[in-house]
Amino acid sequence: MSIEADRDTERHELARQSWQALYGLFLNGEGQRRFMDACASCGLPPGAVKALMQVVDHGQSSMRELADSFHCDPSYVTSLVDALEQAGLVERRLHPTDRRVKVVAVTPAGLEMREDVEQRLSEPLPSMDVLDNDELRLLRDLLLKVHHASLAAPGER
Amino acid sequence: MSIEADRDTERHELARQSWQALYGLFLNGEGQRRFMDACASCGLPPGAVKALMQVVDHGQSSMRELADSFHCDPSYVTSLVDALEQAGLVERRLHPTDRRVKVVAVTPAGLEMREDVEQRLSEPLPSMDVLDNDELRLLRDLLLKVHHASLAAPGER
DNA sequence: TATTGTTATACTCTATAACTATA
DNA sequence: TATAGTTATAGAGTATAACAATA
Repeated sequence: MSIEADRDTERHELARQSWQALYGLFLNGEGQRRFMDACASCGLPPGAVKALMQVVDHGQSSMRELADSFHCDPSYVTSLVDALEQAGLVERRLHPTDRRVKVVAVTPAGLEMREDVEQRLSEPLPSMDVLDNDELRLLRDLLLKVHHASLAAPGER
Repeated sequence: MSIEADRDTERHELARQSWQALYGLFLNGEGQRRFMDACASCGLPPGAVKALMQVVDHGQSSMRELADSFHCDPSYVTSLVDALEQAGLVERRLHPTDRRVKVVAVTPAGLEMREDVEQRLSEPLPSMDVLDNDELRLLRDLLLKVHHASLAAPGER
């Protein structure tokens, strides 16, 4: 019983330290800056870029679905989609059965822009040079495993 | 020569995929939400919380040092430190030799608050349950290695 | 009556410009 | 003259409230 409790404590401590190292790389760090730079070079506000990524990666969505996914107010989604539509990156279409709903769909230009953002974001952090190829492979596989689990978990995104 | 180029390509691709999995967990994800929640429960704006963390973790700093570290305008630092000082979490002190400079030092209450934030932030992502203890240890060590390298690198923070 | 989306409005966060004090 | 910090102000980003259209 005590051994089991110790094992739980150790496990939790390991998970905590891992998570700590993970967000330490992002909070106030290169990740944020990278994302902001990508937005600036698109000429789009960060929210709009996230919305574009959402629409491309999860397929066309209604305004409400976007608001729910972002945990934000619908009126804010209006302004984001306005910006994207004005830039020709998405279109508002009619929902086939419910005429209250507007469906946000990506355009070819939007797809291209999303690719462009991905290119910028995925350029690796220079500090990753301290890892050799085997370590990188290991890190990638571990993170992907967590990432996939987090995509599957409801509410965690 | 071709083999070397291939190795470089592979390496870069690995680094890219790793970085991608890393920021995928943060961008628009649990990390952001977690941080915002922590700020809300402190009753402080996000910028102020980051400033508090900086002052605690890097020792007392001048206003200018904070502005440089955040890549932001000094006037914004004024408002952040105002908020922290009003909450009794930091103090503005006189610089011993240069009377233009104000040194921002954490108070006992500030130290406690920073601990509190750390507790909330470091609570692991539930999806990390998909990893066993050995995998967690591996992940932690790899991320810490990168993290330390990134702290040492100038300009990367 | 409840829900989707928009408009009008206000509040928070962050930057720019002008200023004071010190070096 | 140049630098540290503040104030006043303006601009993004985001939310709240009231509203129109559809279900």
